[in-house]
Amino acid sequence: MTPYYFDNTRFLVAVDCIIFGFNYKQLKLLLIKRNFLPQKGKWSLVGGFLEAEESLDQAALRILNKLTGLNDIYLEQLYTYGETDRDPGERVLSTAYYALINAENYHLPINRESTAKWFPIEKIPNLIFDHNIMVDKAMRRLRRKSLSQPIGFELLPDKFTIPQLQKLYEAIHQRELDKRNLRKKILSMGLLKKLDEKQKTGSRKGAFYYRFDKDKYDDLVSTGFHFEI
Amino acid sequence: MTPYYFDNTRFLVAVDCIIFGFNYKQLKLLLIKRNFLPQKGKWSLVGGFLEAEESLDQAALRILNKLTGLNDIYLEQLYTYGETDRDPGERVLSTAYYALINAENYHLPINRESTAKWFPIEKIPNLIFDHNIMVDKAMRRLRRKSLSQPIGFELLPDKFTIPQLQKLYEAIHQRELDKRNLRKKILSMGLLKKLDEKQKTGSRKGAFYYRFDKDKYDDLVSTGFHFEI
DNA sequence: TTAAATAAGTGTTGAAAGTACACTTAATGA
DNA sequence: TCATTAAGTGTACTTTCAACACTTATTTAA
Repeated sequence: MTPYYFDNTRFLVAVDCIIFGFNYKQLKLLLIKRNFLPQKGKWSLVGGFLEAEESLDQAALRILNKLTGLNDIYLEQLYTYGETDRDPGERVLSTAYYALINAENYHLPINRESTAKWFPIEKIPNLIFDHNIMVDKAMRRLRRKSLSQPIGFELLPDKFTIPQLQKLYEAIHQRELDKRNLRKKILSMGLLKKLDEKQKTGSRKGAFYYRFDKDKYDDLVSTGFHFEI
Repeated sequence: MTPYYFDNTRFLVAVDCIIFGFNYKQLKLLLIKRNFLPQKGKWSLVGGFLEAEESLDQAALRILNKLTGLNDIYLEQLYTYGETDRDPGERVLSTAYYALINAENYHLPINRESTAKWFPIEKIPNLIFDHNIMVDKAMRRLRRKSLSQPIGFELLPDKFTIPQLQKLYEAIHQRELDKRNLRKKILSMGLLKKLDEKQKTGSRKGAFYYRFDKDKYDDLVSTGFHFEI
């Protein structure tokens, strides 16, 4: 490796993950109780340091995988926090990612090295450093993006009902939606395949399951279609 | 400084700037001919290394100021590029920012240490590393954001005419707009103050100047208003 | 002085999308 | 078989969007 730039300062780089989950009622965040200094014992986002031979995306995946054991997680870079004093221990840059864990994996066996817990998004505790700011930004990004991209489905299992989808959007946007209007809009895009199967818990009548048709979505996008809810 | 994290790898961090300008006809990007290795002689975004005692935002401002002499530039972080091999010289992370230079400052005396040139956005040359990818992302961000935030005004001088504003939006979105519909929409928000003065070049009749009312905008935003064009 | 040229400026109409709203249906279990 | 529960459905009104062509103010050249 040719040392073109050798006299420039080098920095510690962390990756922190805002992990969203959904239990069919509330939108939640997975936080851990920090078991090392500084600020040991406080709640924090899941994070870790970038290592020499991995990209930022790989680091975020590694960190998520270590905590949850999952590999196919929706993950998107959010922002990089570069204030000089954001970590009181030492200067550390942090690239934040947000992750969407689908509801099937909500009750996953969490890695036991750290104490992890799901918090409803309306009840996020005080977190270390600038982590509350990161959470706010992730929330806003999720709100905005859920309206113009089909990322909501990443929080639902493969098969889901329309009432579940509605609860999800209500949880993300924290307001009630009209079920007729939502159903009309989402079905009119033709991106949901109705299954023959009904969900039999939670109501007498039962609600039909649907599946998001990713292939059809990709087709439509390539012809200029724009998801909009 | 307490060395909590001293055995983690440290990284070079660059800041690269996608600088947009507008000459009342086309949207442009300011690029420089790189005068150092690697890839000396190729066109590149303006960039530099993050220094020990500055934040990422400060680094971006410093880099822009050095090139243009300007201080009050609209600047927004875009994305951080962290692939291990993105810089063939050595591993370098890069946080990209995009900047909007208002048309008054379009003909600024550019710093002479490097050769800088404005390129129309439809004619961006091959750039070093992943810089073309950064430009694409900045373009998409500018397109999206110009529709939901009043950032277009950052590319115009303090006083501007409606036809100029229209040309700007047409340049950003690369399609023609209906002047009656645009005028109706923008004026209906009540955010433009009409001045008594007319622009006398460019047409016989002359077009009235307007000014964006930032105070009014901030007021409206605090009452839930959402800019939309 | 008058006429030609130029870009600025203005309203309306029809189509589409958004929003508000209440009853019927399928299934279970008491 | 009746009561209960949540799922599922349609319509009318309002607002927004999109398409479209003529008039006006001013300059310059005949």
